[in-house]
Amino acid sequence: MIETKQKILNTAERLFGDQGYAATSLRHIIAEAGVNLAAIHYHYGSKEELLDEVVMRKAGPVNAERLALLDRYEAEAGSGPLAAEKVLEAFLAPVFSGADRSPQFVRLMGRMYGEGLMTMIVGRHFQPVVNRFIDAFRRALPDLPDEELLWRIHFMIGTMAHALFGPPNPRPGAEPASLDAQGVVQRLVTFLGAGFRAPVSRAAGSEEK
Amino acid sequence: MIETKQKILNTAERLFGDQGYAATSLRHIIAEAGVNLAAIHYHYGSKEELLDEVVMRKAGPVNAERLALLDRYEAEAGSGPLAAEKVLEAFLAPVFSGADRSPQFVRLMGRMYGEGLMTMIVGRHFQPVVNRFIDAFRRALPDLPDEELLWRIHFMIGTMAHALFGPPNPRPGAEPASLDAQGVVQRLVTFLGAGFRAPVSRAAGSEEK
DNA sequence: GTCTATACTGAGATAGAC
DNA sequence: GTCTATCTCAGTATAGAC
Repeated sequence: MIETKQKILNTAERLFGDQGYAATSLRHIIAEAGVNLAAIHYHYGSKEELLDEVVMRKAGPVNAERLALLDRYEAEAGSGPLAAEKVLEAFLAPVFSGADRSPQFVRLMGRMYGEGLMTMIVGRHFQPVVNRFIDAFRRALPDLPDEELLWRIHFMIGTMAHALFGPPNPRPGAEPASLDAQGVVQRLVTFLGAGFRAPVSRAAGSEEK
Repeated sequence: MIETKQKILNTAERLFGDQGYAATSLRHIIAEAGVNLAAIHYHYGSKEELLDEVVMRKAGPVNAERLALLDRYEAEAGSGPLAAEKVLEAFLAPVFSGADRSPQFVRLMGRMYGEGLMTMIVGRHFQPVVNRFIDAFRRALPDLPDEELLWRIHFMIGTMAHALFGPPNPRPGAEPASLDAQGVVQRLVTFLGAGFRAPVSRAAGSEEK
């Protein structure tokens, strides 16, 4: 069938989100999808490339909404400066609550981050968007040295990724789901906004800058 | 030999730090250590328990120094309140620069976090220390609601863990090493200190956009 | 108590027939 | 395009030699 490729993708998305990437074997996917093992390699090449497709299909709308929000906020600000908090909100809100308001994306991203696949995913699917936001932060915080700005964006991504994991102090084995998206984004924007606005401390490194 | 157990541990520590946990097969370890495959399971039970031992040996001194620093800062503060930045410093500095000033620990932790093993490791080896620091933060920020405090500690751990990865914007494939420990800790304390001190935003939980 | 040799199960990947 | 069969490598388990 022609839909073999789609059935694989849909089943993989569900199982990756439910059980994680490593815990989901290709043999499990083909059993649920009712296709042959070799079909995965024929259509996608490898397990990792299959994950790539799953992520891309979900990340596309999220990144589109991020850029749309950023454009909207910049338009609303007119010629004036855009608050760092608005840049943060444009970056964070679509991840937690945006796009098709699907908690599956949060679950999947949380899983991927928990399995150490986030670096790969960010590099492949999010880097252009991140670069666009680096510019926005630069304009929002013109007094911040560029090296410090990049570090703080680095910190922000770590915070966001960890927040995808779930609420604080979940008992081991708890499900990393059921986040109150609005509340988390609000907390993140407040916390990170203050961090971004913090004055640079003296002697933040022995190397020249 | 009697040192079989130690040779396994030392070799595992080196290879886990160099290549990561998943990428290091037990057969690779035994080849370099010059021991038999079954010796690992005899002495350690499983690959995961071997990792546990490796982490414990490294984490012990770090956690001890964290608590010692916290005690020292609290003693220096006398009866007065301890600044949140000092609590942060006691928590962060030993991870990046402390203990035996070994960059191997940073590398190993960065690797473990990158592979999604940090949750397990934190739960097993760091939870008591984290609980002690929760109390310290509570005293440093008595006006912060407890739920918000726990979220912010959650954020902090995510930021720290991500910072273990390395500097911002490393090209894919770059080594997550060679951090300027002092500079990173300084940047983290400044950034996170401001975040912890941020006033709680109203309606952090029920609004709709 | 320690260690070795070997076998077992399940994983991802691949070649080639249809 | 699809499927069967097979390959390599992983972690694990066990029987038995010192």
